Amino acid sequence: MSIKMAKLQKSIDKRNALIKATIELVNNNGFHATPMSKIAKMANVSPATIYLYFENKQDLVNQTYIEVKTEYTKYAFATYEQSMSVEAGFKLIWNRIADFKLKECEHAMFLAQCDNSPMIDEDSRNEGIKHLQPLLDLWARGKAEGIIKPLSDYLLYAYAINPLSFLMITQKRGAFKLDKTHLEEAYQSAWSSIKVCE
Amino acid sequence: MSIKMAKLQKSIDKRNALIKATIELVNNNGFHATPMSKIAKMANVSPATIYLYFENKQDLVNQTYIEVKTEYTKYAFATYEQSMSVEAGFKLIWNRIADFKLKECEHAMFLAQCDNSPMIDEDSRNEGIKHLQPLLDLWARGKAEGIIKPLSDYLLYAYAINPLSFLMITQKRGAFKLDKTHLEEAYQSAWSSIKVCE
DNA sequence: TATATAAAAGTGAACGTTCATTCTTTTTTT
DNA sequence: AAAAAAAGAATGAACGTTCACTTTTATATA
Repeated sequence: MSIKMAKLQKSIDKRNALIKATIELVNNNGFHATPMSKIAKMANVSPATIYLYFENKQDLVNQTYIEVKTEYTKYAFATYEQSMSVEAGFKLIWNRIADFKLKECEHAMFLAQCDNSPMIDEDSRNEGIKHLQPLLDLWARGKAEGIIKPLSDYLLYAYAINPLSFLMITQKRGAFKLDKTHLEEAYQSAWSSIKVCE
Repeated sequence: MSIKMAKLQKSIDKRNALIKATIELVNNNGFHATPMSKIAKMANVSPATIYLYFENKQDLVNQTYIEVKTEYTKYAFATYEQSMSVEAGFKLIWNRIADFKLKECEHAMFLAQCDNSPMIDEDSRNEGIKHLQPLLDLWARGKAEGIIKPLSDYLLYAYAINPLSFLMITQKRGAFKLDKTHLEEAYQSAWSSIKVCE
């Protein structure tokens, strides 16, 4: 048993190393400018070994996307509970997302690049969208309670969440620094744009 | 003279055809999955001819980016005048941008993909940013008049303009339809998030 | 427990293909 | 006729993937 565990552990390490290398290289060079040979080298593995874990290059990047997206949404909703008020829930989730995008910047950039290019299969993309359900449910509740504007989820997402991606990427390019004050301001803008005005 | 004009005209036509083909193919397949041979074929030109107009593939995509970005900002500011009030000016520019993103969807998608991947040289990216100056000036005026929140331009852009990219891409993927009502709502959200509350 | 055998994991080199770019030739323009 | 523009074929490099082989691990047998 413990022997089998050790063996399995080893394999997962290699898979993780491959996914990590994929994220880093795709971030810096883009999908098609990232050869399998480089991914293998960075993961300290033979190119052929990649094909023991993934069907092909497309499968590797699809799986990487879903893995990172899952990690992202898990983090976003980790401390959220349905018993919270709409405003408190939204503030919490928003801050967790902001937190993730700043702390796990590399992962967030990878997601952004995938979301804005034809790099990912549509199936994998749809798979990734599902994970946002708790936020959509929260918004539905907010609309029912008359706290959140009765807009389509796409509009709410565009104004409440997506701007964080832009800010994170812009900051990563060195244009400016996102500090605590900026984040508080950003949250106020986000909330202003989706809350019902009194 | 008229012959020379005709000749020059012909050349520009070829250049335009190449840029048009680049946009379409890169939109559908991504930069590195778009071979020069296909660009040539779509533009009805020999692969070798591309190199009469562009140094290499990178130069082709850089020039395409700058050309589209210029067209975009020209459209955005075409009817704007400095004599307008801040609110009227912003509303006008915002609507022109929305208009462009919906009407020239292919071009807007190309810009979005460039802006979110390492496909474009940093120099070309910076070149593209400059064109937004009139909007930044408007915001500066708005802040001075106490109409617009005293936020960094990056924050204002993230909440007022960037969401349109997300909406355009999402609509293009067929997730929903951006009609007049949606656009009016989107504008209200944009304005809510950057205006000073009374 | 020690050894033999089978299976699984891992590898480096090689293959066939594709690609950006260049070379040589042909066509068009002046 | 000279020069410029365009074409198509050619080239060398790079890539994703596969292949034949080795090493490691697990299982069975004695």
